[in-house]
Amino acid sequence: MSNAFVDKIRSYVPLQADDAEVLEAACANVRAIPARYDLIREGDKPGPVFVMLDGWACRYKLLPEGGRQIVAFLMPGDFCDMHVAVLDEMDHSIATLTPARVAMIPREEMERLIEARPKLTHAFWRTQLVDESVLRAWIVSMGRRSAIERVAHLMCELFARARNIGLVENDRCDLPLTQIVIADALGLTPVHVNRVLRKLREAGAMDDETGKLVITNPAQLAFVAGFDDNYLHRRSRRVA
Amino acid sequence: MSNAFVDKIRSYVPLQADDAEVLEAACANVRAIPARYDLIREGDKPGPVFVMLDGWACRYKLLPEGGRQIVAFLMPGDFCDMHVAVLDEMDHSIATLTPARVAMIPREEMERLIEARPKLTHAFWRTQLVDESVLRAWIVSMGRRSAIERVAHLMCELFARARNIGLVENDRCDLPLTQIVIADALGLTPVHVNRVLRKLREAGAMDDETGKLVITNPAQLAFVAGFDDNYLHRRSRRVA
DNA sequence: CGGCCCCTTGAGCTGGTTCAAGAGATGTGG
DNA sequence: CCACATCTCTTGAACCAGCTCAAGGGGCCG
Repeated sequence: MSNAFVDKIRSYVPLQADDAEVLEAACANVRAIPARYDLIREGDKPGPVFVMLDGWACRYKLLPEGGRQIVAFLMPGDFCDMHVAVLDEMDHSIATLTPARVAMIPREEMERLIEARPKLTHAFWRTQLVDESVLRAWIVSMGRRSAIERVAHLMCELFARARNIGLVENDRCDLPLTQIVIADALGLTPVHVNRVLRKLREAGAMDDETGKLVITNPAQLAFVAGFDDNYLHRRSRRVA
Repeated sequence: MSNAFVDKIRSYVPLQADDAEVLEAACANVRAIPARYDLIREGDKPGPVFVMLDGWACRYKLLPEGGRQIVAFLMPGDFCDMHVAVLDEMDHSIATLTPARVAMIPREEMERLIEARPKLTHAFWRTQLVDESVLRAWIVSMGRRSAIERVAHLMCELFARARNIGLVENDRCDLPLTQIVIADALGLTPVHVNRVLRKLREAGAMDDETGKLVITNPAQLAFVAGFDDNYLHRRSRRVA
């Protein structure tokens, strides 16, 4: 069975066989996690590093008044928390959105990898920088785009990322997101997300089966969103 | 003369004398830059790495329709663009807000540092992670906070960061920001920023001399914003 | 001195929110 | 296997935070 994490790292930096093996070995300890389960909570101290192997999750912060702001979506291959390995404590929480398989890499092993494998370290750093780039793009969306543009832009981002990891077939992509989750990610109300999605559905860009969203026309979404994928930094992607 | 960058790195990781010297030496090439000058533009290919030694700058992105979204403020000690050293091209631009002194570290020298000085690399990585943390906090602001809370929260962040680098005296802090810059950072209009600042002024939290903003009551700002500084990760800060 | 920013304030408008209510789904326990 | 609770989706109607448009004033620089 292929390892989404190893595949992702490999797409960032060409790996020698032994690097790949070491990385694979580090992912030996896999846990199955149910949906809507907190992997880490804000304030937690360093523990093992988590890596998504399967399923979706999100980073989020809770506000004192009870609101939730999602600040990132995690897909197979994504790191959960280099942060906590390097910083003092988590400044946000991470929860699964779907049932998930998560590799738990002991902190010491991660440190050993970083110490001994400069190629890997470099790749980790790059993933970090790309994550940061995505955060900047979110800020642009929230600051300067209308609700429909924001939704469309998020869909474009998720579509592009899903495609990179082989989750797109025939230009169609299923997203395991509720309207509430989208609202929490974009700073909108669920009610308004509902109205916006209706528009996108009427425009033929998306479809909507129970429990999941389906992107049916990514080109049109990109048009609505004014989407430019340069920030995902996939141009120099290794081709197999 | 002290070097803001070395001081910052030192506050993240205790440096041996030789690490500090090497870092200092890397900053030998300093350029004076006028205000409102683009240090790097979106799409630029890797060049030297810039470090702010003095003055303020901001990262920003332009939208097709002409709008601008500022996605970060840079103060003395901050890296400008590890990004471009590690990724393929810049996904945003950086411009000075004030006249600035900027150290230009040749890319090869930076790579040598990273190669040869694990302590420094670790510190660089940490600064990266803190930057990311700040981006997440911005997303929370833009998604879930009212205009006045957003302004107050930004002021709190800048105040805390300014204090960390010794720019605060008597609980007062000058910020070289126009209302237009604040609007571009928070996704508001300049008109509305003006009204919000009036409120904060009337509440005694800020003052407002021509050409600069002055924070006069950080505690009250923190109260308005619901500010919690944990995301700046300064708890474990080295003392002296 | 003239031009260009930036700041300020007013008045009306609107995109998105809030509140409310109902209809499917899904899950759960008896 | 049904009854009930819970959650998400949907739609309508009223409201409001922040926007747009407009106009005037002050400081700085060439």
